[in-house]
Amino acid sequence: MFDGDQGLLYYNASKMYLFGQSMQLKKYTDYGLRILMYLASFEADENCAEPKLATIREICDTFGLSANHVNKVVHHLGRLELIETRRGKNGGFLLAKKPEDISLAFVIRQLEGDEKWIECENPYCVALPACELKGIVARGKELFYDYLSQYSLKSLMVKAPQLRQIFSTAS
Amino acid sequence: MFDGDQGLLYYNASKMYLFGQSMQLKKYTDYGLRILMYLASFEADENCAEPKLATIREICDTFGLSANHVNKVVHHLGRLELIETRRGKNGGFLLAKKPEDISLAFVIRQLEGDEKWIECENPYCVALPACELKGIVARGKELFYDYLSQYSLKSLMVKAPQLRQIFSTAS
DNA sequence: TATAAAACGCATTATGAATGCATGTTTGAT
DNA sequence: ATCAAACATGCATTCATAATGCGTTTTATA
Ligand code: SF4
Ligand code: SF4
Repeated sequence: MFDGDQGLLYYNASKMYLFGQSMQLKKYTDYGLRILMYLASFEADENCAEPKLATIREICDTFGLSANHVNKVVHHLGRLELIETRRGKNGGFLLAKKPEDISLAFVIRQLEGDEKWIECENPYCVALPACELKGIVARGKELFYDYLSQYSLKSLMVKAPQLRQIFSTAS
Repeated sequence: MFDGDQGLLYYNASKMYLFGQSMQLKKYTDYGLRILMYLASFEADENCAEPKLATIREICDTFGLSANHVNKVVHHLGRLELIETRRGKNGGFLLAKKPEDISLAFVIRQLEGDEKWIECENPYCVALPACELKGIVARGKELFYDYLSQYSLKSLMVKAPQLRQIFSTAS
């Protein structure tokens, strides 16, 4: 009998055909958000006359990530003008905007990419001319982003001190 | 300069590092919906004293899909008790419920799998204890499904005659 | 000038969806 | 009884792409 469990296609007691991860944000996107949170948490610090620059190495040490992947995300964030990057010795990067001006919807849409959540044309689906589904899903996607647009990087800073402590103690 | 285009990480004129497909529903899920639409479109037909059974071969011919993948989806739909499958000669499958009783939210959630849209624990993210993001994304996901729950398979049948014609003429 | 940092490009790996294939099982028709 | 047509099952393989790794180049500063 079907037990309603998720992620389980075949029920055959011993041998279970396990299912994938459903739709999910890319790590790439989450890494970008972590970087922004990292920067914001320290900026929210007391009197920062000199906002210390963060470096890729720092991020990687803190979160245990691959330097190269982070490298790309940082570069991307820089091109989006969400952070300012500085090359050369003592370089690094810092927020280019105030946290309240960095919309989560924008960040996620940009880092994740903005493709349709359902692909109808490659390969071509014969139902396309009379299909209501694609429109429904597309509107659902937009609702998701509309919801996200209520939040900003500042919304992620409600526990800024705790975050700052975690970040500074994590190896 | 950053041109705001999607899917384009490196702008370097000639050599562009192209980006993936963002978050997307699996083909598996869409195939399931196509199958349901196929069944519903013919059920919506005139006086069907005998609701003709559809077969996997039929679906594959119509949509140009792999028999094996469809096989699995049909099986899954059967276990979800959305369709009734009949083995043996002259077998096939048909809707087990009325289209208006088949919620798109349910179908998509089940076929797609119901994992979190953001993975925080594997590997473990140090920010987790103080992170607001995961909750925001989780609520966004639920909003998406809440929205989908407004619709049923019947909602996809507003152009049933056109669908039926497409399906019966598509090789 | 040496060094530390990001920028850039490309190669490789890891993961999982998508697909292929072979066999088993059920059921109606002959 | 037998056959053939359909779904059920299990596993192997392919393919796409995210994720990662590595090396070089550029920039800035001490
Ligand atoms: S069924 Fe509708 S949504 Fe799915 S691929 Fe075909 S046209 Fe697109
Ligand atoms: S940053 Fe927040 S959402 Fe992203 S992985 Fe860490 S805990 Fe989860």
